[in-house]
Amino acid sequence: MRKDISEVITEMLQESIQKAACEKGISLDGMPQVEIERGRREGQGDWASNAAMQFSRFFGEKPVEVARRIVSHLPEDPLVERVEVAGPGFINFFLSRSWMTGIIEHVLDRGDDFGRVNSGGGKRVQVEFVSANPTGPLHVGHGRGAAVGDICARILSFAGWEVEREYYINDAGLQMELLGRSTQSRYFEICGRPEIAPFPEDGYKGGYIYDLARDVLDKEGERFLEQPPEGSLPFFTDYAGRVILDGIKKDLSDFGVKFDVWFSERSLYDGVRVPRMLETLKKNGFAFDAEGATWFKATAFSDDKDRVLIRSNGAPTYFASDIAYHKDKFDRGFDMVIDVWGADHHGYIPRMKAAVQALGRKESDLQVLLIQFVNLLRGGQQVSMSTRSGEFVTLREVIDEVGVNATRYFFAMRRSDSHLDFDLDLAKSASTDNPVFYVQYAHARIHSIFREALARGVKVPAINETDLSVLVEPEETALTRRLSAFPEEVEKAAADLAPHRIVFYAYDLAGDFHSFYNAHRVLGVEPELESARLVLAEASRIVLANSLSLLGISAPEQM
RNA sequence: GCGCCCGUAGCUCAGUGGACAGAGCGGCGGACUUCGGAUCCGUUGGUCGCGGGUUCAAAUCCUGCCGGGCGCGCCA
Repeated sequence: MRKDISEVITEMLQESIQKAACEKGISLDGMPQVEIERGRREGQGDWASNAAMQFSRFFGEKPVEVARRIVSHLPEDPLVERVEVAGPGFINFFLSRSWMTGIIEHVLDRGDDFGRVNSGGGKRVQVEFVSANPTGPLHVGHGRGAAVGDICARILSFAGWEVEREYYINDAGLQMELLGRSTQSRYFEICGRPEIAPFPEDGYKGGYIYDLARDVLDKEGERFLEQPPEGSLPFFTDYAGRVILDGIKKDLSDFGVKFDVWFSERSLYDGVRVPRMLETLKKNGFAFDAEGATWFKATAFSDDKDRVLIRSNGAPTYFASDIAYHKDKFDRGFDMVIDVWGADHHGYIPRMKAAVQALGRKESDLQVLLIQFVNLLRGGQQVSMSTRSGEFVTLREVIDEVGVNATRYFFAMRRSDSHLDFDLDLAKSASTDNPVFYVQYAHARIHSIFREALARGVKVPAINETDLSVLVEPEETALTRRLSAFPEEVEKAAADLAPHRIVFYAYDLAGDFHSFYNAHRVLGVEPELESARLVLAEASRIVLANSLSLLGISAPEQM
């Protein structure tokens, strides 16, 4: 493949800066890296560099003068039409038409793979997300984590990482016992003997607990009435956990989210993993005994206090099992591990990062992505939710109401660390305001053009039979530029773990296409132009489809 | 009390070192009787919470306030 245009320009700049420095007898030691960015608006070129401003200090000249000096040393290049110095000293590069048309050829050539980059370099990354306790159905907050985690995984994969998705099942501990007791209590209640097992304080009050209890009664009859409740508790806990987890798996699968590994917390308490983890920490000098407990020396890193690993009663803390879990992740050979957490867990980050370092890994080998709360709106009013009372809107309800595509889009449309207003009415409306339809419509519209073309006996021509240089209108140029930016967007979205970037990109691309479509006709113009526009439409279709695919949203041929 | 996040147009939000701060919605005014008007075009609208500092350049970095959210357990 030919060299990327941004590299070409960067190298041109580096060389001419060197020559300019040489001319003035200046050493380039300690000078900043040359960087370029896209021109932000009309008249600022396709690419722009701020090098002259950065180097002005070293040259002892005003930025504008340095810019002129650098430009005077720039070599000619067929891809660059002209270079301008503008504003406070920007060097703006205007690319030639041959580059613009080259991009369209490139898109058609790579098809489904256009936008695929290799910033991951084949390294292995694990994305662990959702990981909700199997004590109740997934609610909308989990849904946002599911969408963001899944889309991140898709983006990373497209960016050259080898990705594995994992769900950590918190199936040990008090919460599960509470689930069992709640179900058991409802069972006895239905049997008319509530006094045998009173409903636990802080038990799970949702209606689904009654459903579980009724299922048990249907399948097992009243046989549990004859034994002490402590004896049947494991059955209830096990049964409820299993059924709920199956429901969670079904919800996620229907939401388009597939996991490679379902990792059970219980498997960590095999009598080996936690002690081994402690050994490692002690060997590295980060675990010590005090006050009858075993502690982790978190303050050796950036945490503000040391943390208990083994309580004075001998039981490991949740944190201890979590360290063992992360050790296990790294032992499995991942180069990077991403945890997707609810934003209310942010206080947990310093100790987990500390633990990762104590295990001998770099702090950056663990990335934590925080997901802020979702605020559901219906009729402009906030839908009130409370987990305690069991009144919460489930992911299933939202999917059923607004559909998978709109749900995914809305969950991913904001930075994940900012609060999200999810307008249910807007999400399901087939209206002009709904951004999901806006993007999908652009894709369907292109297919519609192709259908009409076929009816007229016209086909999308082969790229090598098409002269793309007839595409000179501003809307055509803007659209082509947008297409060319897709690989960079993928790279940035992967680097920042920022799905919303792809959402914005897809929306902007759809907008560029709609503008083009309204300003110019594709069919029925002179044959040469018609061919070129059909090719441009096909390139747009490909990139829209690739963007939507990263979001896990369908790209319909008609709506 | 300490720590983290947030504060950008009437509303919902992009933009985290660059050129006159952007988009959608809302408001106002328009669009080819041929490819899908679920579209497009124009216009309205901002002391980027406030004050200091660093820089050639600050919404962006540092610092002090103000306002909102969250977290500070031998819970999970």
